[in-house]
Amino acid sequence: MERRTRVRFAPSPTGPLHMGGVRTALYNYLYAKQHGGDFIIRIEDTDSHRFVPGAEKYIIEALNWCGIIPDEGVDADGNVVETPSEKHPHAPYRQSERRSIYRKYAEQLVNEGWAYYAFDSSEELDAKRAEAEAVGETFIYNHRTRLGLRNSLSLPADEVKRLLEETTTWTVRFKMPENTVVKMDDLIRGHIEVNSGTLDDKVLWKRADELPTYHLANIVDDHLMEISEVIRGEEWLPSLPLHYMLYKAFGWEDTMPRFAHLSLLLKPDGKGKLSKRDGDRLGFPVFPLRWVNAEGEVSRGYREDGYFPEAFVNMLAFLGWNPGDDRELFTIDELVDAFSLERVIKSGARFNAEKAKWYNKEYLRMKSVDELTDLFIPVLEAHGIKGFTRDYLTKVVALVKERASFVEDFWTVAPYLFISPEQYEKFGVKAGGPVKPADPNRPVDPRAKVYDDAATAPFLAKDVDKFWKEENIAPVKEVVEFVKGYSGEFSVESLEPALEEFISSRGMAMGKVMNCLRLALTGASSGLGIAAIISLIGRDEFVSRLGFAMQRLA
RNA sequence: GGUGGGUUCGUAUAACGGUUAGUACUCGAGAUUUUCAUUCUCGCAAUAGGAGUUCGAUUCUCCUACCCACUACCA
Repeated sequence: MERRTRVRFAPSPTGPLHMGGVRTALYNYLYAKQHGGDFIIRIEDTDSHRFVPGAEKYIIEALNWCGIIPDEGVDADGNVVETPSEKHPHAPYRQSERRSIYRKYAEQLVNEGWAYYAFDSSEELDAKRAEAEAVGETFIYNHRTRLGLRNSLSLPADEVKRLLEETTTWTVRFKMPENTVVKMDDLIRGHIEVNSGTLDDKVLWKRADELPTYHLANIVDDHLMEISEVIRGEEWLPSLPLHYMLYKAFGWEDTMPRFAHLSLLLKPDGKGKLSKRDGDRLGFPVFPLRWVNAEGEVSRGYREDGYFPEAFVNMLAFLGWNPGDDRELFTIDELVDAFSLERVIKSGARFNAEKAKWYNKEYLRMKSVDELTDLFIPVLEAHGIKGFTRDYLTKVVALVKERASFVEDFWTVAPYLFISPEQYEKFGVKAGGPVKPADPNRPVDPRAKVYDDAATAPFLAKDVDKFWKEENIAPVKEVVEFVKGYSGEFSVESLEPALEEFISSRGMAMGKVMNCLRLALTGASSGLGIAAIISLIGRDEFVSRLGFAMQRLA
């Protein structure tokens, strides 16, 4: 009898969700959807000390942005469900709200001899660890040491009874067997065996805050929520024997979920796993969304950096998985069909920012000019540009689309389609004596923003001298007159051949004239085709810019 | 230190035990273009090391090295 596929993503709200966490959630989601099952979100907030306000909301918003929508655990408004209903039968989905259910399971284990009460204080245990460390050893709370510690195994029954009643700092610990070979199977890593003798007696429940630790809460909830597969990070592999033992202790072996442990995301360079610091150091986000911590420290996000969620998800899916052929572009729905745990890579995947950028470029190219125009408008407004018609913006987008990886690039690539170049001298005009100051009476495109401060002007010409040469000025003037009097349509199709014909018929050098013209027109030494620029900015602006350039650069 | 996991070009990865070890990103060269970008073509570049099993090993086994995780009343 096949049981229904039910998987969960169980984050701890201790901060923003790392992109590795998003990948874990994604693989869970893909697996669930492929098997026609349920994807559940459960909040594991059993550590009250590490709780970070806003983290839970961030996690859900991030997954939502990625298109990873839970079936259960979070409602349509993005709130973690607190009361059971037909759609959310296992509510609440926040472990802090489930605290009342765990104690009896912990006590069941004690009663059946699988666990015991421990009365050692944190200070006592810290002292033990320090003591052991001093002689080059590691203190482990296990079969070797537990009889020498203060617990219900070592203390007389009446003393145990007294401590249980009179103190509130005791815990329940799992009594890890001294010598049992735990045989485990991992969907990605295959068969693994560990001897329980090397493991320690993990705390399962804490009297102090009446909350379980991860291990107990996790096993109990996975059981109660009828989880069929547990897909989680590699950092949990060492706890798998404990979890197997717990299922055995509870007598839930027949419904125990199958496990799959995902490898970690590694730094692009150097050693170790990907951390927030790497992003800061190497200049890329490690979080899906921007995050500002309590100290006001900002971490950038893929969303705010201009990545499309489809690109981010596609890139993430391929960090540790591939379909087995050469295809690399998959929508999330296509991933659902193609995904398989069998093809998940065992080794850690090094994150590559260049590839992430490439993915975004590919997705940008797949989008329609219309859609991109919608996205471009707020970007332009952020740069103080408005008042252009949609028709104009659409033409710009169509023209610069091939040169962009991000919507932001539409602006960066050709700001001169929206503003007039002003400050050539900033870029090293030396020849021809002192540069004349800007003409305050110069007519400018009323739609355009004028940059008075050269430092903020977005033009980047580096080779002004190279193109703006005496011998090129005269031909340029001729071209200006030609355009002034051009009677054909102001379109690339019409202007381009006309310009070419005019220039070659006069025996001028195409390259020299065009580059010189571009400099005057855009303030930049490279960029879009001249005919395209003229057709967009129009005759008046063209004439105005050339006149200004002649005055400033002559 | 202990336990577990891992190791193919710089990166992500492909390869029933049999291939000139493939693909993508990056990088380099050339072509195209009025410049830049795009596009196209070509190129650089890898099985960690050592044993063993086998006619034959990237693939299976063992050893070594290196990397990672865990070793909390954190998840």
